[in-house]
Amino acid sequence: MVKSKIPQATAKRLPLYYRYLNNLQHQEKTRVSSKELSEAVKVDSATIRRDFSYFGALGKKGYGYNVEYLLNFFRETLDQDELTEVALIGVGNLGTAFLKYNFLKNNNTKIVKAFDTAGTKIGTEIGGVPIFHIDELEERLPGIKVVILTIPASEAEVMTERLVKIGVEGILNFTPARITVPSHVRVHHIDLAVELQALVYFLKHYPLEDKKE
Amino acid sequence: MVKSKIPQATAKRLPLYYRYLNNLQHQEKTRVSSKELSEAVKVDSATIRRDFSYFGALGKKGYGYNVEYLLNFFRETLDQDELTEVALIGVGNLGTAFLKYNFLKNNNTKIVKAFDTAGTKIGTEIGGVPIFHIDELEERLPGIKVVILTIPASEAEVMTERLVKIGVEGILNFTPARITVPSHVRVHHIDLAVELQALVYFLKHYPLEDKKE
DNA sequence: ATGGTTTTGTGAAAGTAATCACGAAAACTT
DNA sequence: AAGTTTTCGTGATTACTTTCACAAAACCAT
Ligand SMILES: NC(=O)c1ccc[n+]([C@@H]2O[C@H](COP(=O)([O-])OP(=O)(O)OC[C@H]3O[C@@H](n4cnc5c(N)ncnc54)[C@H](O)[C@@H]3O)[C@@H](O)[C@H]2O)c1
Ligand SMILES: NC(=O)c1ccc[n+]([C@@H]2O[C@H](COP(=O)([O-])OP(=O)(O)OC[C@H]3O[C@@H](n4cnc5c(N)ncnc54)[C@H](O)[C@@H]3O)[C@@H](O)[C@H]2O)c1
Repeated sequence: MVKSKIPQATAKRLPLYYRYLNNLQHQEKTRVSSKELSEAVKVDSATIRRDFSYFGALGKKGYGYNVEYLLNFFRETLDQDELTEVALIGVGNLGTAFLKYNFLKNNNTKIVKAFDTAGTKIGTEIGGVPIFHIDELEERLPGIKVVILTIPASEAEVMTERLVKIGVEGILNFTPARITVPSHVRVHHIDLAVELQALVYFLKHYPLEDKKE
Repeated sequence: MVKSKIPQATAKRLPLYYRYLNNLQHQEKTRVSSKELSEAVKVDSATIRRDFSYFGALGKKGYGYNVEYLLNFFRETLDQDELTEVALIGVGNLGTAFLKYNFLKNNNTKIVKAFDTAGTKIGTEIGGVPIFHIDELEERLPGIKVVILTIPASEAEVMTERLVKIGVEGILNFTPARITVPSHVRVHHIDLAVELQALVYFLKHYPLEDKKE
C-alpha cells in the first residue's frame, strides 16, 4: 500500500483519472499522453504527470502512458476490486435519487442498505436496496463503515453520534449541518446550497478573466 | 464592490458563514466570537478572522463580532437580496430532488424553470417550477445566467455548447463529463461518484490520524 | 479607575498545490 | 542510422492557503 505521501489534492483526482482511463479502454485506445488526458479531465498536464509520479514512473518518454497498464495499476491502488458497502440514511428527495442511481458505474462502491423513519417506505426497496426502519440501525449497520447522510439537518448531530457509536468511519454528509466527530472518523461535506451560492458569488464578483486555453 | 482580492478559498466559505450567522440571529444572539463560529462551522478560528479581515475590521477586540452588523454586511457583500434565477436542465432522479428542495432556505437563488426531453414531464410542475421541453430552450432561457445540469453525461457536451450560445455564464455540472467552455463561462463540477470514491480512498489509505480537537 | 481577561487583526512562518521549463529517453521519419 | 519530434519525470519556482503567535484594543469585574 502506497503510504500517505500522496497529497490530498492528488488523491481526489485519482477517481477522475480512473474513470476516464476506463472510457479509453472501452474505446480500445492503447495509449494516452498527459496532454490528451489533460484536455479530457480539465487538469493541467504537468499536474497529471506530477500526480502519476507519486506512484513511480508509469509512463514512457515520447510515448505516453499505456492505458491498460495504467488502468491495472490504478485498479489495485484504488482498490477498485474490493467492493465497499455503503449505507444510506434518509430516503427523501436526495436519498431516493442516490438509491436509484446507486453509483452503478463504479464497481467499487455500492449502497446495500437504507434507513428511514417514514412508515410508508419501510420494507420496500428502491433500486434494489432494502429500506429498514431507523430503529434497526444498531442491529443492521455493523460491518458497514461508510454512510451517506441525507436526513434533515436538525437530525444530523444526533444521528452522527449514533453512527460513530456503531463504528462508522466515513460519512458523506449532504446536510448543511457541520457535524462533530471524533478524530478517527472522516467526514466529507457536500453542501449543495453553498456550492450554488459560491458559483453565483464568483460570477458576480470575479471578472470573467481570460483564462488560458 | 470588493474587488477580486478575496482568495477563492475564502469566497467558498462565505455562504457557510452567512447561513450560520442567520441561525444565530434567529436564536436572538447578538454577539459571536471567531472561536464559537469556528466550532460551529468547523473552520479554524484564525482562518475565520483572516477571511473576515479581507473585508476590513468587522469585529471588536475583546468582544467578537456583532451578529446583526456582520449579517447586514455580508447580506450586501454576497448580494443576498438580489435573487438570482436559475434554470435546471434534466428532470431525472437528481433534478427532481433539486426541484422539490429548490434551495428554499437560500433567499438569493431560485430555480424558476426546468427543461427535459421526456414527454410525460413536459407541462407539469415540480415544487412550483414549470417543466418545458428542451426544444424551447432558446426561446425561454434568455435572461437566465446560471444553470444546473443534471442530464446524462453523454448529452453534456452538446448541451453545454447550446447553453453557452444562449449566453449562460455559470454552470453547476452534476454530470461526470468534464465539459469544455470558453473562458468567460464558469463551471463548477460536483462529481458525486468521485466524492464517494475519494472518501473511500482516504479511509483506506490515510491513517486515522489524531487530528487536533 | 485599575487590572485581569478576552478576542481581534495581522505579520511571519509553515504547509500545500500548481506550474514552468528542460534534460533525457523513446518514438517516429526519412 | 541519423535527425527530428514527442513526451515523460522532476527540480525549481511561484502561487495559494492555513496556522501560529502576539501586540493592541476593548471588555468586564471590582
Ligand atoms: N434535496 C436537495 O436538493 C437538497 C439540496 C441541498 C441540501 N439538501 C440537504 O439534504 C438533506 C436531505 O434533503 P431532502 O431534500 O432529501 O430531504 P427530505 O425531507 O426529502 O428527506 C429526508 C428524509 O430523511 C428521513 N428522516 C428524517 N429523520 C430521520 C431519522 N432520524 N433517521 C432516518 N431518517 C430520517 C425522512 O423521513 C425523509 O425521508 C437535508 O439535510 C437537506 O438540507 C438537500
Ligand atoms: N442520481 C444520482 O445519484 C447521481 C449521482 C452521481 C452522478 N449523477 C449524474 O447526474 C446526472 C443525472 O443523473 P440522474 O440520476 O438524475 O439521471 P436520470 O436519467 O434520472 O435523469 C436524466 C434526465 O435528463 C433528461 N434528459 C436527457 N437528455 C436530455 C436533453 N438533451 N435535454 C434535456 N433533458 C434531457 C432525461 O429525460 C432525464 O429526465 C447524470 O449525468 C448522472 O451521471 C447522478
